[in-house]
Amino acid sequence: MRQLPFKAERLTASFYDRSTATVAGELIGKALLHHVDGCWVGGWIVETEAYLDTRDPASHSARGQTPSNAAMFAAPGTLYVYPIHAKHCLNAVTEKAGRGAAVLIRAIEPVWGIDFMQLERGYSDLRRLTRGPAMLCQSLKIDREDDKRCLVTDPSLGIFADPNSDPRRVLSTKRIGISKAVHRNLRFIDPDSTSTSRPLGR
DNA sequence: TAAACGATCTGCT
DNA sequence: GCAGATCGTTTAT
Repeated sequence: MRQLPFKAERLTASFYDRSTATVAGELIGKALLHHVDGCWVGGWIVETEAYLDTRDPASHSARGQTPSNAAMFAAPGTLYVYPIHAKHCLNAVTEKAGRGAAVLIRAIEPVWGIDFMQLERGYSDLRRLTRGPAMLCQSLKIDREDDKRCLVTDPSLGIFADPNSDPRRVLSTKRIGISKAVHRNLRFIDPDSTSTSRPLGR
């Protein structure tokens, strides 16, 4: 384990092995960190979405396991990175292996390695770094090569809790950008953050 | 092998 | 705020 930028406790497999909506809500305020090119890059998670098992029509697992979504069916705490619209989005697998459930991380507040993110993204404006799932992936330099990495044991990648940080408010809204099962409130945001992709959804 | 479809982003207005 | 770009994956011929 590399030296972290602050005193932190890594989330363990038992954190991810719970109801996906619960995990999605509790990920708000946790730190997503990736060690690249000799430094930690990441920030506080402020927006997530729950994608449930194969019965959730909006989930990539809805049509069963395929070569490209296999990571979704792996152990809880596995990283699932999928390509979309010529970009990438990242998820943390939840529940028991084989369920096909995961939490999409949609936005973080950029905190560590901001200059690295600015280089990767080609923008200096903090608001254009991590305010959306594909932007966030590019800032953290995570792509399809990182699919199936383990957030629980990988020394260079993980999600961490800061025991000294103040708890955040969490609001749930409808999920964004999907056409099926749109009515369900499975998107979770920190309403006090300015780094969410769309403050109140829609 | 062709065609359609996204859990999106950017640039321009 | 909106139209257009973009490309891997899936589904249909």
